[in-house]
Amino acid sequence: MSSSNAADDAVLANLLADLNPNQRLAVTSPANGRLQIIAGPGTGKTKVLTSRVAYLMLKEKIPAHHIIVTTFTKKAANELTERLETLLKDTAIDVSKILAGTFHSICYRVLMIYGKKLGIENYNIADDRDSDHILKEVLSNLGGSDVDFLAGLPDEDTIQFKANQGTEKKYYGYDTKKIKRQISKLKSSGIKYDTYENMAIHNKCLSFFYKRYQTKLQQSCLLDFDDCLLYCNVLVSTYPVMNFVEHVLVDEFQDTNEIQLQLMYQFARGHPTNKQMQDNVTIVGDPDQSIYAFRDAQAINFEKMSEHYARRYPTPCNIVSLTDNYRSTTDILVFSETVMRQQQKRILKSLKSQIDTTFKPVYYNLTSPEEEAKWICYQIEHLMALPNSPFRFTDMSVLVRAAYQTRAIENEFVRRRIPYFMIRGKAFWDRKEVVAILDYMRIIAHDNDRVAFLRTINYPKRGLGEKTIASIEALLERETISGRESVYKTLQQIVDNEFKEVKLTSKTRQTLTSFLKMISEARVKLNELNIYLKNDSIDQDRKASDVADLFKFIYSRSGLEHEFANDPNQDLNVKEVEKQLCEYKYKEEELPLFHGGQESDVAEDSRNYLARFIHSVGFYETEEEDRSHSEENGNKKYRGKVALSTIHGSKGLEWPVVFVPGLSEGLLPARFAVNNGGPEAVDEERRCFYVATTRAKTLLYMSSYTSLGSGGWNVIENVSRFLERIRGTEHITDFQDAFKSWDSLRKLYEVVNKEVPTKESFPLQHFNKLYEGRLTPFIKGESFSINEESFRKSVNDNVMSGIGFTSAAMELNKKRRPIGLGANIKKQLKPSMAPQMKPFRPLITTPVGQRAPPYRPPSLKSNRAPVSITPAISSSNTNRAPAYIPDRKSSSQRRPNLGNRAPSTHQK
DNA sequence: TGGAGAGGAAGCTTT
DNA sequence: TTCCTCTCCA
Repeated sequence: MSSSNAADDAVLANLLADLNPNQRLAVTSPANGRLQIIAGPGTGKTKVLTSRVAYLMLKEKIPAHHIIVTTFTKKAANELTERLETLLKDTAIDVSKILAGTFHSICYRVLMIYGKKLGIENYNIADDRDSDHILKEVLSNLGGSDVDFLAGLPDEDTIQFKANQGTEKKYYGYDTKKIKRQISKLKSSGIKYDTYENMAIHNKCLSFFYKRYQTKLQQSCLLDFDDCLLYCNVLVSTYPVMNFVEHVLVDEFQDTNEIQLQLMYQFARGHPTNKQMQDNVTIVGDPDQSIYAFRDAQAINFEKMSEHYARRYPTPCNIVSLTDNYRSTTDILVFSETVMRQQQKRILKSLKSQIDTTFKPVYYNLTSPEEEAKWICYQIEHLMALPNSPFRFTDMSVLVRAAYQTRAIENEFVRRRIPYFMIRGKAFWDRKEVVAILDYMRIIAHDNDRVAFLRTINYPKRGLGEKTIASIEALLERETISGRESVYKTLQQIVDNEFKEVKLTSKTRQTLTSFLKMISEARVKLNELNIYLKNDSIDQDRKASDVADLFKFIYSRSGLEHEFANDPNQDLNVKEVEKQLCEYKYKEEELPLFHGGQESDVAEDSRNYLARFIHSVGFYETEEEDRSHSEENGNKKYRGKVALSTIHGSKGLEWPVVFVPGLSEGLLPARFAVNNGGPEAVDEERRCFYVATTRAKTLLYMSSYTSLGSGGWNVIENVSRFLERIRGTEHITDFQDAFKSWDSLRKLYEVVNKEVPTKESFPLQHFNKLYEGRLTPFIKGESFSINEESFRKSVNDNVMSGIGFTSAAMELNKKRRPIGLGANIKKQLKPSMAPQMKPFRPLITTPVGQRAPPYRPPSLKSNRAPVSITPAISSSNTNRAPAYIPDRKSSSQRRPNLGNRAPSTHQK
């Protein structure tokens, strides 16, 4: 046996020893076969998946580059490879060769290399804004006969695509979102427009728009997100370009849609002759956590997969269920399962908690989102007030159904200075300033990015009028169809007066000339960067400086620097893009040559530095603030931040303490699901709830509110149906049981591995009395404080002396600035708020008899919601962490105000 | 061309 | 309530 084999065996043995019997069964299932791993929450899914991949390489000797692993997000793919790298560091396996990524990124890679077989060459990705733009163009440019055609269609064909009201004038009353949704649905089912057109039953209106939209995308050399999957599927089912693949693993299988299922089959088809290397698939998922039906995910794929392979093989899919839960306590699991059992037609699950101690979930009903937010703060502050800090802020999260629900909570967190951050990585790449600089990078990287050209041509404002822009737009569309002429060149011709349709004033001509000059000069710089794509040995510092030079040129000459100069946050965010660009390392995105393939089949990657960078962020490489290291850096004072997230965003994560507010009819289940969705939509809402509650490890807090809303708005009448049969049962409690006795408190400390305080040092009974007694007055607006000082007032001084009493307030006061409120929080607050915020007082309470300082939710231009997503946490104390402050648009889209009003600024 | 003001709609999850 | 869109006017 060679030494490398011995090392492999040792690694494998270690790895298997670390698994429970069911996990081991799954991991060691034969490579040649079909395996479904049903992994409930907290059952070690990621561990099993990584171990499985390692097993396939170590034991079954499948080369890394013959394995595909699809994950739900890019982040998950990165985590997987990182874990594997650690796991396999002592072996000769090159983990980076594994084809790991989202379906979208893998498909785009395949199309880039083999797309020319379908005539797809040098295509770019159309992000949502691009595809919106294209569809709007389609609707704006309808000819007379088109309008007549549409007008002649029966109502039943058009009604579902019409805007509700009001927008009659625009787009002939059509709602582009509704059209896009349905087109996306067709694409997700693998239906191309020409197929749809010829289907016996089809909607003529949809068919019309689908064809127009697709034609336009093609003419613009663009693929939307769905196209990446759709055309890749066409490609791989027509040409055997992926026949080198020996095993396909799919994570989060419950969230795959039809086209992804088809892609899985195609990828797994495998070797042309060797049967051992065909149809080898491992999927991991949990039907109970399927919460992406709106993206056409279908949990039925589990059954479809079984049936598909049953037709081809005598032996059925091997199914292994993981039932040992290492995350949550029994009460949390029992509660979650009880909720899920309300769903008809579901395979019962019995997860077994591996944790001995358990505390009942806490539930409370309130009368407004603001009260609910206060209730959450109240609970957090009591947890933080326990001696010896069993919990840190970073151990807690608040999970909401809809992003806008975070508003009331954020407001209260700001007021009570509870540090928090939002989990929503995508937001950064959505910010106005980030999008703007990326658009400039796009027009420099590509000659032909019409949509980006149109967005940059008058942003920042250069004094071009609406009519001028419209005439340029029309001309560009005509001249650049199917890449006949480049956008850049056409613009040049417009400036040179070669088209009668566009008349420019001398001032406009001058403006456009310098716009084009900026592009051509930037391109000269860009070309010089291309040497850095191939040659690794080049001086990294020089590379960074050259890249930064190009970036600065673009930022300054585009006028964006001037545009964002007044807002330090915007400027900081742009600088973050610069940092990312400078640090960007090009990773070869090659695929192994397929059996029977020639080198000439493979397209060479001719993209320039900027283009590659832009594609790398195209599928949203999300950088999320790292919560795990908050106690490191030798600084125990910093206790991180409470995580605020949508339930969807929390998937795969866990916290010792989880809050799930908004358990009301209309919120969870969401109103749209109840009104238009039918029982299946409600089931999906219930699964959302399930995902949320099963994020909790030790303590679970849930709340609801019923409220008459304001002005008839957003009336919430009832507590969520999901709680109907659970309220008032022994499954839940209204106050935290862990505080009730010394015995339970001791268990709480033990479960989080902290030293139990002595009875003498902590007046538990008193604490408990205050905890129960002060809640109502606090929620109704009375002052409240929980700290050493207030305790002293009410109990014997001796008791309190010398103990490690802590509190949220004290914790915060150790730092002289608000943590996590966004670096520029003070700027965001109205002037009237500033004096309240500046001096850090020992109490995080409002003075008795006075209402909390008026915090008005930010309305952008000047003020922002303190969403702090800070990838660059300041490690030095000299600089503030650059805060990504989202722009108005993304924030407002995500957080419309629906009854979650800011606390009133007026006294009643 | 672009800012101010009026009027009306509104809600969700994301590659 | 908030925000977007449209219209009007400087």
